[in-house]
Amino acid sequence: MRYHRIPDETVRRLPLYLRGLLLLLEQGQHNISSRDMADFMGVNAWQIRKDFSYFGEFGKPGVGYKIDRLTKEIKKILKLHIVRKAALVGVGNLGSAVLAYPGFRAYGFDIAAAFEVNPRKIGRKVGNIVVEDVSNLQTLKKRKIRLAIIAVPRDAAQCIADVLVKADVKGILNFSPCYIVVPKRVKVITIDIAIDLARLPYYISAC
Amino acid sequence: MRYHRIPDETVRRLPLYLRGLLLLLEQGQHNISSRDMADFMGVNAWQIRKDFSYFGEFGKPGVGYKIDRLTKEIKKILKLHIVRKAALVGVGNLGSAVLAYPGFRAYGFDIAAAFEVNPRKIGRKVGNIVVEDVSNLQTLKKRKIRLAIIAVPRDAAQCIADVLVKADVKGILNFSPCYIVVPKRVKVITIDIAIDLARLPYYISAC
DNA sequence: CTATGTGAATTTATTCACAGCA
DNA sequence: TGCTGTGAATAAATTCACATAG
Repeated sequence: MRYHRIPDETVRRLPLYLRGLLLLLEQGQHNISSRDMADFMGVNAWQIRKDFSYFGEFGKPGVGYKIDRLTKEIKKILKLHIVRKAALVGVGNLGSAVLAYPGFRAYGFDIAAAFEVNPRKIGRKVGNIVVEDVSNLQTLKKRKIRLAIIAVPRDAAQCIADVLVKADVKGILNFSPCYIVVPKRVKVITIDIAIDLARLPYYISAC
Repeated sequence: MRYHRIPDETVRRLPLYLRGLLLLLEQGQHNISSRDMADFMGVNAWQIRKDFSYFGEFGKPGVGYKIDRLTKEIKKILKLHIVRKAALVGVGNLGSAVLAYPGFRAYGFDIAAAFEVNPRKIGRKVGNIVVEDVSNLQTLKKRKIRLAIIAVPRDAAQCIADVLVKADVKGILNFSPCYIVVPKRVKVITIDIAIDLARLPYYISAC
């Protein structure tokens, strides 16, 4: 294996592989070939092998990959091998869905705090965390929470992002349907749950 | 303008442009240059111009783009110019968030039906629709609903997808965290609300 | 003089084809 | 023989640079 810059597209696919592998582990499987992974995850076999080739040699020719080994390697590459705390801002419909979603835990995230503006929601216990006032967001730095999930109405998103940046948050998962501006050192990933539906009609043959 | 195949990446960005333009309209703006769009939406100006160049000439040199004209054009390209019905399957946390989300309407979608397995939820009215039993999914064909949103637990997703395919659904927005297999004629877009958080730590500098 | 639209250059990503290992 | 790992070939997307239009 020689030096390689890792393509962004590869990084985008790694969590997908991880998700599939965790499911296979649950199902009691131990080994898998790139071909079978391909069928299971909807990615080409050669794409999978190429992606892995950027990091080292994980597989055995003639046999395939050991699922638990591969899982650990991918977690390490993605820096998911240690539990990371994350804060949720906005406990509305979408925010509540985030709190109830089992997936975050699977990738090593611990949603350790939740914030709201609505006074009627502040103080409520959701799962095992107590909803706090957004004015407490500044405490994130002290509490060493470096990741945040924004699930507030569109018009509040930029303002919340600004506060998060001040609180030294390094990464933001933004569910508000808008572009938010942050310093380059902060990484934002935006998910607009409606926007992907908007390209389905384009791909559907008979209008 | 000459013949061009439209890159998938361009199709992926079009809804993003549309979202921004709709927001600008709300704010009362009428004209915009590619440069200002770039700042507002987080995409390069030349990328925007290149993307539009695949479809025709929308702008005026020296002036920019008329926002309402551009909005209409993009809607037409994405086939969002007519209202499309969509069905929701699964009215749990995430499904409820989908029903409450204003974004779908903005892109011309009308979530016209919702389905559940849980008998306690069936018959309830959410907004202006009544939650139906999943066994009614077959009626989608008759009702001319061709798009569906899956928001059920992972282990039920493939099964629901199979039923949707039988009901002649053409496009599926899948919120379940798994790969689902459908015939080639059906387009699936999967959103796993946790999976994108999983690549944030990779991009964050100080571990 | 400003901002578009687009070929051409460059960069990035995918696919192929196969050497080599278990 | 079966499957990995990877250079080389191909394809796709981005970026540049500028002719051209208002």
